[in-house]
Amino acid sequence: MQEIEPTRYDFSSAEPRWQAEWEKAGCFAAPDVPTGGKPKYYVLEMFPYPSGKIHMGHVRNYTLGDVVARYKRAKGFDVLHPMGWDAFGLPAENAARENNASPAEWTYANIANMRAQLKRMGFSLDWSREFATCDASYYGQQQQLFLDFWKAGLVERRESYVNWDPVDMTVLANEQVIDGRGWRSGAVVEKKKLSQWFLKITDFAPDLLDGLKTLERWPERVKLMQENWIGFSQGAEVRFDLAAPVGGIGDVTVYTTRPDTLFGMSFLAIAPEHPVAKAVAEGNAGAAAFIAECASQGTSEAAIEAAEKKGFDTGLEVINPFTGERYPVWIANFVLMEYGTGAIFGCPCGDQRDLEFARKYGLSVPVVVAHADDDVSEIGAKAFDGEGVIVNSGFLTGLPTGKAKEAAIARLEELGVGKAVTNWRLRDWGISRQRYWGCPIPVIHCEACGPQPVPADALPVTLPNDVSFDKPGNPLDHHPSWRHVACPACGAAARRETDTFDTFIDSSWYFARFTAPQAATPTMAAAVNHWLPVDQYVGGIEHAILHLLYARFFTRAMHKTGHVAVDEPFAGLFTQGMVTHESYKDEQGAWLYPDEVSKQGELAVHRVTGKPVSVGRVEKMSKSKRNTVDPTLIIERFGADTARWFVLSDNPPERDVEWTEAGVQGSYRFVLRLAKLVEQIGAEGTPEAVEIYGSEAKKLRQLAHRTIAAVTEAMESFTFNVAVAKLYELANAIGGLNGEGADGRAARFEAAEIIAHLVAPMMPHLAEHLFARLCPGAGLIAANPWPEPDPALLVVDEVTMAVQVNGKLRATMIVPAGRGAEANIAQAMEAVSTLLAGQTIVKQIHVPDRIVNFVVKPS
RNA sequence: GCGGGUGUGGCGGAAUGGUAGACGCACCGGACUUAAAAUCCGUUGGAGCUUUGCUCUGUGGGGGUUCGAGUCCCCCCACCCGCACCA
Repeated sequence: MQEIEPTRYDFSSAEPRWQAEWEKAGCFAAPDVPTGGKPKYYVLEMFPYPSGKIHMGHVRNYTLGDVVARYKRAKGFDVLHPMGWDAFGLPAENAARENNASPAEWTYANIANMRAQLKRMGFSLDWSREFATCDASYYGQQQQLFLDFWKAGLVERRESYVNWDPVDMTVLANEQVIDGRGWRSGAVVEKKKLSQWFLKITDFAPDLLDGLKTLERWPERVKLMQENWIGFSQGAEVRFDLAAPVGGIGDVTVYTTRPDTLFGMSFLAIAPEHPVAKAVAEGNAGAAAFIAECASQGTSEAAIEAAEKKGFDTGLEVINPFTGERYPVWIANFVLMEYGTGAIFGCPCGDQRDLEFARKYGLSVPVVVAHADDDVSEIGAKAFDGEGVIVNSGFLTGLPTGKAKEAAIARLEELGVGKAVTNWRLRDWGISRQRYWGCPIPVIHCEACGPQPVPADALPVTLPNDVSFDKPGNPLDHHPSWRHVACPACGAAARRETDTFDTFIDSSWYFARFTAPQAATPTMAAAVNHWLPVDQYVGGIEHAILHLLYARFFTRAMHKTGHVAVDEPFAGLFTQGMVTHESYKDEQGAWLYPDEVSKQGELAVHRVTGKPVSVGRVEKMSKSKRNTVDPTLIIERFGADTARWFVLSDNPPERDVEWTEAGVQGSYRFVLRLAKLVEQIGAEGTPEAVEIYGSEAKKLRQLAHRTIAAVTEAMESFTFNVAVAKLYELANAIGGLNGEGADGRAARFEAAEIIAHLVAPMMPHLAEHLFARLCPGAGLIAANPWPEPDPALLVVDEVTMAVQVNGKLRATMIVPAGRGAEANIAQAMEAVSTLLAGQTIVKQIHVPDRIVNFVVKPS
């Protein structure tokens, strides 16, 4: 007969049981407007894109947030912890094209699947607030926000460049441009100008920069990245007259941060899209060809900057207002039309990029800046862009660079050819997307009246479901009836805007909507102003700039239009590292999921076809590269608590982690070991009160209370891996104490109860199981307060001190804590007496409770 | 290219300028078992030696500050993230 282990913890029945108990007790539901008077705490993780399955990145992200939410709840806060879906985006359209699926059906099916998986993880979420950004009840309110922004002057329509695939007749995302070609058609991508909607984020540039200073609980590096992105710079605009006008243009204005180096000019360079470049191209086939070549570079800044620096000499010349000399005008592929004025003056001695350009095309390299101490008269392979003294520069010669800037600007203004200018790298936010699966832009174009807002009573403008992806381009353009509508102003036949919003808009205000997801307006004042800002936001570092900056901007715009009362949406931010994994491609170069791949030693083959698979590098898990791992298998085999414990224990949360299955077994062993340990202790019954503890029992009590302090500290500082280590130590110590006396039993019981509380944020199901065994009738641990350490038990009475000679460890000694220098030095001297023999002590260093160091030399 | 980060045993990592390697994984040894699994106990950075222990060495590389550096400063290398239409 098979023997059954009676004490083995069965997660597969326990976890759903406790999830049901929490739901029954309503532990995690928060009201829109709480009245209990408790302090509020809003915990939010970046909501997921419903790709269909949760992956380890989600498990990590939501476990981190859940630890905070459960901990804060135990610390007596009203916690808001919602969940929803960032549900618009390209993958649904791709799925529609590939599998002939409806984007809406595909998306909602994915959501249903992922919701079940998240619920199985036991997160303390308030599911009553759930929404998807593709719900008309959400994006309709978003359309309302857009119209309010428009009224407030934050919306503009203007032209900008996109990646155009001339074969598929469609706009491509940067990630769809591979080596300058369309991912599907393989056609060379062109830059094309389209009329698009923009949000005027630059109106808030100074405020977005200043606001960073108030974000004390944001990582410094994220603030620094945002600061650089906003890119405040002070410089000058300088007008250069053309020696001969071209196409009716008589001058070119450049933006420069280095007006002090104007005497070091070697050439003037303009962007390929610059009006002068276009004028030149009219009568110059070479110029036209060069501009066309640049147009195939793609629109991304990375592509432009990483491309080989190339130029085309237009044959035009400009006159430098300071030197009176003539300089050649080049069209250069690294000059950006979007930044500054789309034209620069090249000063090779002070700018590395200019220097490389000058060397490549044999242009002059005048030296105008010298290091403070020595005067360098020749420039080698490196430009000098630091502070120095201006040389060979007429009236600026001899001035330090800072003063020279001021003097140069003053002279430019005097001559009427330039002025000081503040410039921002930040550009306005282009929000038009020529795509179907997004929020329709609520605008009607009328030939007579121009673009008109959709009237409030006609909102939401909903996406039609009966669309076809047979033809290339945006299905909204091909829909037989959707776009035909009467002009709200004059009633004439007009057409709907068929572009949809950038999906970054969807994620720019969802945190506000969560506070009152049913409200008939975008936000409800009492709720949104109670809960915002989010106290702890948790998400990937890959969102450090765009998503977080857009959300900060949106909050300001919503403040301006009366929808919220704050400017900063996220008071605290934690950026977790990414989960990485090997990536796989088949012979055709298509990405494969890890579970499609079978590895036999070094060789990898396709599980079904048996064809060879190339193993790529370890990189960020992403749906586009399909190198994701399905955590449901882990949950089935080991349970949610094991999965949660593992993602917390293996790595500091801010660091990247490579997912491997090794170690999960270890976490599972700990779950079983803890359950067994507490089972034994519970079986001993509630211990009697004890007055005097023996030294072993006292040591365990001290460790247990030190562990409370250490785990509490780890909770506050997001070092959950350290908390895990401390809990292992405590569990080992409880198991190690085999004292049979009443004091031993009492200490063990107390420590077991403490450990149940301390693991609760991380392994909530097991914690309930342990707590119910130890303290039946005390309710759910999810509804119990966090333990407080007894200060008397935190006092340390003995310490181990290091004894060093000349900084090298030679001995250790156990001494009473807090003992003075004299006694410690005397004992240390004794401990290393043989090493001190024949030496003269030059210096003694005593650090209380830590170290004694003798600095010696031979006598 | 520009901006931001990371680098410590076989692996993940710990360490207010003060005993580097806590804790976990893996490995090895032992106990239990007819056997295996599970469980429990113990060892483990490297090199060397006269091996109950001792010495040297060691935190990506090279310099520096300090009585003392994984930690602070300078230079370099490798890898990762972002770069505005992936989310």
